[in-house]
Amino acid sequence: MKSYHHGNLKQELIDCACKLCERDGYTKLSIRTLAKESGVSQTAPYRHFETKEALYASVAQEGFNKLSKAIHVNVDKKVTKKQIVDMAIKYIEFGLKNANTYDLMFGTAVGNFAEYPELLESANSSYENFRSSFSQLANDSDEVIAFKCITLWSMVHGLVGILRKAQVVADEPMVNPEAGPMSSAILIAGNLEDHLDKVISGIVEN
Amino acid sequence: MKSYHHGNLKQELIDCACKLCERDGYTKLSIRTLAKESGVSQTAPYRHFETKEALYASVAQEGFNKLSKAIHVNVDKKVTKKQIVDMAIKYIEFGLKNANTYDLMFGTAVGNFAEYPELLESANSSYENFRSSFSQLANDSDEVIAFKCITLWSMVHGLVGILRKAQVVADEPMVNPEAGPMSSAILIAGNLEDHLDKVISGIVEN
DNA sequence: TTCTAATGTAAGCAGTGTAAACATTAATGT
DNA sequence: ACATTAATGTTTACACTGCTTACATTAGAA
Repeated sequence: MKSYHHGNLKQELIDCACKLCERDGYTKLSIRTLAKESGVSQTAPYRHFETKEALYASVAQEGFNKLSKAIHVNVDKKVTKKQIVDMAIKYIEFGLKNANTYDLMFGTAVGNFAEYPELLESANSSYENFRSSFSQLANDSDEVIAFKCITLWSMVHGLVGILRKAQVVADEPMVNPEAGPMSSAILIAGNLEDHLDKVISGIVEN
Repeated sequence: MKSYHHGNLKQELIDCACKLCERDGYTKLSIRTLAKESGVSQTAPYRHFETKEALYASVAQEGFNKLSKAIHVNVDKKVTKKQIVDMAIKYIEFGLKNANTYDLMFGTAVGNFAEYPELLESANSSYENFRSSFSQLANDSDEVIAFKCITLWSMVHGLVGILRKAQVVADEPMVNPEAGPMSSAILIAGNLEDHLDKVISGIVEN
């Protein structure tokens, strides 16, 4: 005997949306199927999310929270370069393994984070983790750190995008680099650690 | 007196789609309005594009062609570092000014370029332009060049994404860097040339 | 000139986001 | 304890979408 009120609908919708978005891509998600999945009428979700974009914002927010966990490093002891390299690897792995969620976090499906304060908070918090860890590597001014930090972040963020495209472009991902010039990016995928070590060295000592 | 056959529908659809995609974002584009815009029945476009994705592919292809033109450098004389910096700036400007088209080119709206050979051709050609220009800067092996090239491309590609997010996150884009840590990216937007000069130096001399 | 393939139209299906009006129930103030 | 209100759910419906099927017109090859 189920009651008229669900009791925990909002969270269940978010959880379900996270799963479906990651599995099928966010464009495939419909509010109606989401409602059906939770055993609720097709307009019930609108009591918790004004628009579909607001739902996306919640999924994106979860994404940033997971990203923060994935790239977290212990900052009690002095941070080493290897730790930063690891962090970069973890970031890239997150972007590749959670590609559809990553789209929601960094794409245009959610237009303006400022309209979703909790999302903005989570996003900024992810970056702040990144920045504060990185800042312990070198004794630079805040401004120089911001510079280096954006450089590195841009690179790993860009790599996620390029690697994904390369994998899609190549007929035999990770196997046939002759599929086209674009897919030469996958060459470095096998040497990710070396690649990042070089690049990060270049950024830090500069 | 207009004839039953349009005569040049395919190209007109592409042109119109390019405009509308860039103006409103590709998600807002509907085949029906596109058809209406061209004064043709709502199913006519399906004679030229099997699916909406195929139409997106054509828009993306145009995007890559425009990108190639935007970042083109004269390779008759020896290529200088300044030219590569310029190229990077042009790339980033293209990504920021044609943000919606850029989404189509590097996002997931077109799933697999291999299904659209002309798009694949244009995309690879863009990258090949980039690579062959860059390769004239240093005397490296093909493999090292591929490495450096992907590094740089990842960075400019990543910067486009980060700068866009930063601008959206910040309340007063380009003015108020205190809007949140994430928006510190906009700090470098004003110093783009310096920034890129440093980074490219770091990549080339390594 | 005839035939065929290319290109257009009309009608309609199944699915979408979301608005409006109404139903049920949990929470609250007296 | 009870009445009222706010939160949360349902029903119905609108305007719109991508795309399919069946049919109409016409340009170009035989």
